[in-house]
Amino acid sequence: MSVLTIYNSLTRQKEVFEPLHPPYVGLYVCGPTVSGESHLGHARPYITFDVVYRYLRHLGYQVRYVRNITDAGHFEEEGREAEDKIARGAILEKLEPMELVQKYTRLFHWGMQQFNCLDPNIEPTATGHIIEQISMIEDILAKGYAYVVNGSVYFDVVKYAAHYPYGQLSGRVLDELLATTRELEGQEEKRNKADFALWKKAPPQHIMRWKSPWGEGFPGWHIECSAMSTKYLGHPFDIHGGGMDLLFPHHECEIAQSTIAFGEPPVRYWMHNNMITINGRKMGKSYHNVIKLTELFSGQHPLLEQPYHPMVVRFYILQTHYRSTLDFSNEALQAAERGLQRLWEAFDLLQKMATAIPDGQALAPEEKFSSNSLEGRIQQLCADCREAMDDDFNTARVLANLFELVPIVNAAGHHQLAEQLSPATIKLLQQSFSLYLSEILGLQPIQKQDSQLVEALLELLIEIRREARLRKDYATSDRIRQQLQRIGIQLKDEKDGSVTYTFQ
RNA sequence: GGUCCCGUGGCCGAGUGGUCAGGCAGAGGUCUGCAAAACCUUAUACAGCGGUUCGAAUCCGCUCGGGACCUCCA
Repeated sequence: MSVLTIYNSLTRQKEVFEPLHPPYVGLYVCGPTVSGESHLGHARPYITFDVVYRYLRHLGYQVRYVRNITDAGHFEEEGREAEDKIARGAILEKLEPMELVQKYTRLFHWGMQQFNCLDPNIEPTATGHIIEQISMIEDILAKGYAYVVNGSVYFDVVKYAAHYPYGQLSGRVLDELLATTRELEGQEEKRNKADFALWKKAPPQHIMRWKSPWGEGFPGWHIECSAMSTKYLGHPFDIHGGGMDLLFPHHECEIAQSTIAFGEPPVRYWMHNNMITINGRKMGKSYHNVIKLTELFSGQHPLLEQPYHPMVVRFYILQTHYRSTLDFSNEALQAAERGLQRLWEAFDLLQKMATAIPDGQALAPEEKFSSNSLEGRIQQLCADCREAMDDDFNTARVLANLFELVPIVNAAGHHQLAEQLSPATIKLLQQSFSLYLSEILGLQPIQKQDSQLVEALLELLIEIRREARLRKDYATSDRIRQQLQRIGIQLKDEKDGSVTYTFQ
């Protein structure tokens, strides 16, 4: 039996995963900033960590999955900036911050549902935890690692670095950060460039503001995750995940402020997924290549040749290891679309084969086959799925294994296989597909809902066509098939004389 | 400029020092009234140059190319 190993960004190596308090596991993932519509880039971390969550649960852990919603900060609705400048009265038109946040939170949830991501157990909002953030800041101030300037509070990174290791996670060296020539706005209040804001004083026009011991303002960009993860998962907790772009400064800041506040580093395993790129470039506002989820699913984007089903995107993402960059292209997604269909059709077939097995036979004793026999190979491939998942969630290898099983399944199901598979092996195949494809990787069939009505109508057409074929009236039979093809239904004459269909 | 990562066949992508990745697209075949699907067979590969080794796509060095982070960012 293999054991789960996780690549820890902090130590830059794979480590055996041992939860602090088994069977409980605390999992915190940095959630989206809901100031705009969710995009393709959001798909990667949340699908990645959905699989992490699913797999940990499968291993028997009781996971508390916390994923925040960042709804504090300075928000403007996308595309409205220019408008705002023009009309003074636009303030009336402007969405209430809460309204904006709710709108995009709902859209985000919708997107996650499309991807079949399980809900986190707790989805805390930054605005809902102002008190926790303030008290954590007070704590850091009391310990002497932060200072107040002008109604804002900054974390003293230089002092921190003198007593604690700083920059370990992101490989940063403080002196180099301080030597950076880059000039940024709003830096003048800081004692040092590397310091970061825990609390910011709100300028008069700022619409999101809360009372604090330092005046009206809003929390800094890093404190929410520390305050909320600790509140719900304690300290330290097991796994903290997020995109690689959050390594610095976000997660580095989290480590520093939590270390001061709680006296120890906050997280035991740091996990970071790599970025999605488009034509080799990271997707980002500044590159003007952001594809929103609504655009992705509808195909309404200049870079898209067609709509892509959420499951195709999920599958495509899981076909790459989460720590590799994933380049986006129409060609690759179309290949994924076909591949997923092939995988799913084999799974369907397998379900039918498995239900055809009488109950008693399914419980046949475990047989050991030599590894060079067909059944032995099947056992090996199924077992390797477990190994692959244990090897830092190598979903790509799991899928490759399942693909290798597809021809075997198809051949057996279509009676094209010389030898018969034993009921136990068929059951093993069915269980493996169900477990990995559906339960752990969270994939769902892309086939459109075939309602009973559609099914009945199709049966009728198939019956008419069958009669036509018996009369050798191929004009009629081909016409039925071609017309159905045109509306997206593919008829297939199976070897045994039956007719099956798939939706495209 | 600093830090780090990557470079696998037409495209996408796993991977370990010595044996097949896999998918999509090709090619040939079987089956079929014809299709489709399925099955079988099959070409093309590890950026370049050195080094370590009995042996390297896999380890080391250099070169070239690409990317990420250093700023909100998934």
